[in-house]
Amino acid sequence: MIADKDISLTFMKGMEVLEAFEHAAHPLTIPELSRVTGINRSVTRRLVLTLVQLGYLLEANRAYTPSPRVLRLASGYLKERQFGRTVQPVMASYSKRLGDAISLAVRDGVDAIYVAYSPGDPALITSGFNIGSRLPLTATAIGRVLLAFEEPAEVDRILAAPSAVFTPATKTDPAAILKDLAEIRVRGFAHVTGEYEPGVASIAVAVTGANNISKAALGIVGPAARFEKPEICAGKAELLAECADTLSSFV
Amino acid sequence: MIADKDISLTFMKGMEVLEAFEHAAHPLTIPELSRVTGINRSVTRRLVLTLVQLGYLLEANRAYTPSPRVLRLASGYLKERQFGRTVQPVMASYSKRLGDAISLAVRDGVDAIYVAYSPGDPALITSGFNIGSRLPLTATAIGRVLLAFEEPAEVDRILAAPSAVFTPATKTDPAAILKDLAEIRVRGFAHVTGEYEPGVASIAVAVTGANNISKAALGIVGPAARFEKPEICAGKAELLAECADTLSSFV
DNA sequence: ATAGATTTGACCGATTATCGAACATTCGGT
DNA sequence: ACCGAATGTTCGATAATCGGTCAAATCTAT
Repeated sequence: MIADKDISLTFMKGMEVLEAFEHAAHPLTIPELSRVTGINRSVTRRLVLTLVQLGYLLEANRAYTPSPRVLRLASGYLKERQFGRTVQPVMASYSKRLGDAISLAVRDGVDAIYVAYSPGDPALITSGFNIGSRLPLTATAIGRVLLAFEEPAEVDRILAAPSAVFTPATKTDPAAILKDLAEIRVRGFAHVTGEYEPGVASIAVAVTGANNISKAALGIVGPAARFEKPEICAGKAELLAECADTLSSFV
Repeated sequence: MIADKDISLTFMKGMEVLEAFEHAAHPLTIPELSRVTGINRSVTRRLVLTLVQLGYLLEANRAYTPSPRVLRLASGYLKERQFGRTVQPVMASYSKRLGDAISLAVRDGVDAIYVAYSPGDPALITSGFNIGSRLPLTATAIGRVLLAFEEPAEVDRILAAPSAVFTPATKTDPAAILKDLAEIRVRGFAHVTGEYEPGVASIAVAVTGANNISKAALGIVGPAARFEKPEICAGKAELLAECADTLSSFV
């Protein structure tokens, strides 16, 4: 654990302000930010003006929006792992073969977070998620795969927290989820239907490292009807697994 | 201008530390970060530990790497503009028709910064850039389009700064670049060959707003040989322009 | 259109978190 | 095993931050 003495409070508050824009669907004013973050209005103002000065926020009519500069911060992560050069081409190749858009996600706390995306057939409707989007670990195929190959102690800790309910189909009983995770380990892929959005199904496989801990997960999403036949699912899962295998040396 | 009084120095330094990872190709230690940023070692340590505590950095063997959490910061920008739902599908459709990977970039200071990417034919080699990657405005087609439809005063300011040289073909004379920008405005697209990487050519068009100021640029990159014939370039530019037109209502 | 109420912006002295020099520890080479 | 260099940690002086308070702007109701 890191000692309180070694934490910069001002910096922490500043990051809280910047984080507040993650879920904002419209420009935020200083008072709004102050309310959302719980930080004193004057302090929020200082931090917001600092972000404007640094170029991370743009001001328009007393409201603030993130500028494209925030993407720079993401590029450090993406560049170090050479996503552009190594991961994207592999995903593009398999998304073409599958016809479905493929997403790559890793675990970030109690969420799955999208780190790469490769569109499939343009005619199909797309999920609307982008890089950095977060999904609940428990109610999606991609999240459940990440859990299935996570350390058991960590899984217990995550399942101990009350999980959110998104649809009538959402599984919340830890025992039921653990059973599903065991099945996923045996079968090699996860198939979740309508637990996050009604009528939407997803299939996902793990991108495992040397130690059998999943480093990432690879998944496809679509209308439940597309993934009804078991042989279709198995076929897609097989291709995904092949893709995951190729990626395992990079991610 | 924002008064010095309204800037939080600690927060600014913290962001400097986080930014330092943008160009890092490997995990950085605290002393390294201190040297790169010019911030006192003890202070750097506090800021780094704060970032670890917040989950933005991961520690391994006294060196620090960005965690996927940094992508959250990017998602605020991408989500507000509905990239996942609106921009990606359009780009995917046109990248399929073109066969080339399409990149969408906006201006961020003196750089063009990638905000979206849609892979083309998987058989072709890919550029290796990802979301958040930066390119010089002057030496690439996508950058020059952004300049061509930028306010003249702003262009002069940007060209006044000495521009970097990347290859023997890199144009540096402001007058020559201004002439090229005028041509781009007439022709409707930019075509730059080998000024950033030898043997690599790029074609780009503007995604313009109501006021004829370019909000973004759309471009394709490939081996110079692919874009030699003028009729090929014109054809690709025409499709790109159609794509840009569709995007103009979103971006 | 006006007045009152409410929200938002800005200032500035007290307080406290921050800074960085100095000290402790670890690492790497011989 | 020793020494020198590089890195990690501590702690009091100091300067930056905090947030209460006041001013300005905006909104609402009559």
